[in-house]
Amino acid sequence: MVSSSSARRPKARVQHHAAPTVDLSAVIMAATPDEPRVLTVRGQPHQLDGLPSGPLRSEHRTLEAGLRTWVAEQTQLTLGYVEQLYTFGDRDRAEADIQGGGHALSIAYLALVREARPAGLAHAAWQNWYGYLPWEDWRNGRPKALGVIEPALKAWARAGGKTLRQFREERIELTFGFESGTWTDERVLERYELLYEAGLVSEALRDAQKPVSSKVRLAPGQPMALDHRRILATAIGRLRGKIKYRPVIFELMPASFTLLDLQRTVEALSGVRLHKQNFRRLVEMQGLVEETGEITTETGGRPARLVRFRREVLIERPAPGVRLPRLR
Amino acid sequence: MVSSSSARRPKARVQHHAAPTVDLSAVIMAATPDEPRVLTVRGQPHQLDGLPSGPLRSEHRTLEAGLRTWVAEQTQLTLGYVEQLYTFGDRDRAEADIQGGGHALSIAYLALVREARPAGLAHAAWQNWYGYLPWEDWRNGRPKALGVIEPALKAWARAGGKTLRQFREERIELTFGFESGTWTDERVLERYELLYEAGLVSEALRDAQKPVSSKVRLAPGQPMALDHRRILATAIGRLRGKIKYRPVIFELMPASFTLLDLQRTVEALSGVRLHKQNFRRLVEMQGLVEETGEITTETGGRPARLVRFRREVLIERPAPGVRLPRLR
DNA sequence: ATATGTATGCTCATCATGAGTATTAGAAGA
DNA sequence: TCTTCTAATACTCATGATGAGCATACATAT
Repeated sequence: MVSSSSARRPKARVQHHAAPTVDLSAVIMAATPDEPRVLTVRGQPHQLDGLPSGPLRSEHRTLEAGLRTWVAEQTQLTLGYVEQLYTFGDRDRAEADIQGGGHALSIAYLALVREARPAGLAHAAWQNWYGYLPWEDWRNGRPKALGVIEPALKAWARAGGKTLRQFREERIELTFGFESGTWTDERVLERYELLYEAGLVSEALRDAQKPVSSKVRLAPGQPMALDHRRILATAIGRLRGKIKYRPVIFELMPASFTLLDLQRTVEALSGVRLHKQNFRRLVEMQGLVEETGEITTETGGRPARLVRFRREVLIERPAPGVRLPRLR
Repeated sequence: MVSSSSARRPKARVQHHAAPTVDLSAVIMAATPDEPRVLTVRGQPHQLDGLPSGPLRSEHRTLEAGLRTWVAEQTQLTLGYVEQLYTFGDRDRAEADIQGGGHALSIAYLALVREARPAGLAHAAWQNWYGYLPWEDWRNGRPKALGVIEPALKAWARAGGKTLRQFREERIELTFGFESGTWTDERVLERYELLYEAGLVSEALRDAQKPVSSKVRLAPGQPMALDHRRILATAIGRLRGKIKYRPVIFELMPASFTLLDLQRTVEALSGVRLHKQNFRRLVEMQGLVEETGEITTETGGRPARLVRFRREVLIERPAPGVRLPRLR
């Protein structure tokens, strides 16, 4: 468009033009009733886990096609549900080893699959999300990681001046809800970013090129390569939000399952416990599933019906959660 | 990550490496009670309107900062609310005149501003959205554009074989709701993409390098440069979705306004009419506004109270529209 | 004074949601 | 066989949120 008017821009003269590199990264998720998983590969840099990814190539017709190609090649997985997540490109994150200091763009995608053993590249494996973000799992009560996080964040807030302090405190309260006790499961990225800014995750110190201080000892959660933990946080937040208004969980479920399986899986993803009876009512009212006619006794107690997803709902439900009082 | 294992990829040998170009584009929106607007610039290519945009430069610390810099330079506007929308990069859309057929990436952002006269670059001006997407405005009844679209889409569906036909018909029904009469205001992008695939918008013919056929005569809505109409559709869909659970409308409103102003503005954006009393109840119940104490007689009928946005709600409302029956 | 065109107040039936209580059906152990 | 466990299912109930309207209050134009 207008960009050709470079005559007006003195700085443009520099012409470093360190062309940005563009990577496609995939957050591939799967889940069992008790564990949400993400597929990671172990790479050279510091032996940290990372996400499957590869550079965008001109052969790729579309970005998504390029991503699928990379994933198929690296893990032998054929992705079903895929959606674009976000494009990351901050210069000073991700310890980019770009020559001229150009941008290292990373276009991240979220993919949901029914778990299968990954092949292709040797070092790919499924990992529990919460190994990277332990404070996100409230299924068994308040995560212990918060025992470290809460005081550290509060100290960080106090370290600023009056205005800054109040600003930080509000932000901490909004994302972690220490005082009010309100935990909003979707704010995963906001929480991670806050921890990053407060220097409480090791990536922050790495990017700032500070020596590994004593703080790092306390840093909760396993770090990941580059800014992959941030990407993971983005993906989890997006997924947690989405299961509330779109039947995406079914992309993760086997062909048939019990209602408790379904509930446990949702709990694993959202990191909170749900009210059983009401969960079932919700699922049945919305017509999300139908009985297969079979029954399983493997649940421990009274045998449970097996159900399957009703594909029709994808066509049915018109507007999910409209909040506007429409006319007519 | 794994991408360094290029030994396994024979194709990589080609090394065309036609480095992708990366543009930052902005969909800058404003609104009055009767018209939703977008800021466009008129460019050389075929004299079509386009979005303000510029190439990512290595000086830009973050992508968003780069975008703000471009917009400030091109339009003299200082953006407030900004969020990343989507990254577009299909090779065959947007008549990219890239040398080696590399990707022309475009990282699109949505920005909301209170309308002000743009300056800087000469040709920037505010335009009514619906000039580009006339079928999206149902405020005064069924848009006339659908008179052309409905039969054309149905003919397109019939043109396929049995399976394809049914698939297309379902998709048409889901997005346009001709039979059921259910219009989902947020599906803006899906509708545009459907029209594109059906060859009913002129960009489709341009990208396919087909001569301007008779169909184009019928093509509803003014076209835009490159794939900017698609980006606009994405932005509108996102905004329509967002106003339902985040108080973003206030980014577009003046300091004080009447409840009817607010309602009309929301209607302008969402393209549908709302129930007045219930709209007010919703707004007041949620504590979104507070009275300024002033009254205006400029409304025509009974004088209206002037209200302003209550900034506190940004901190208050914890979870917007949670749909899961949480425990405790 | 009357007609018009909002702005605001209130009512009401219906539906969705949060929290429980009660009952039922297999499996494993006493 | 009789308990005891562990779930699966069935229902209840109070509260809130929503969709649709009716009625009344204030201005300006005729």
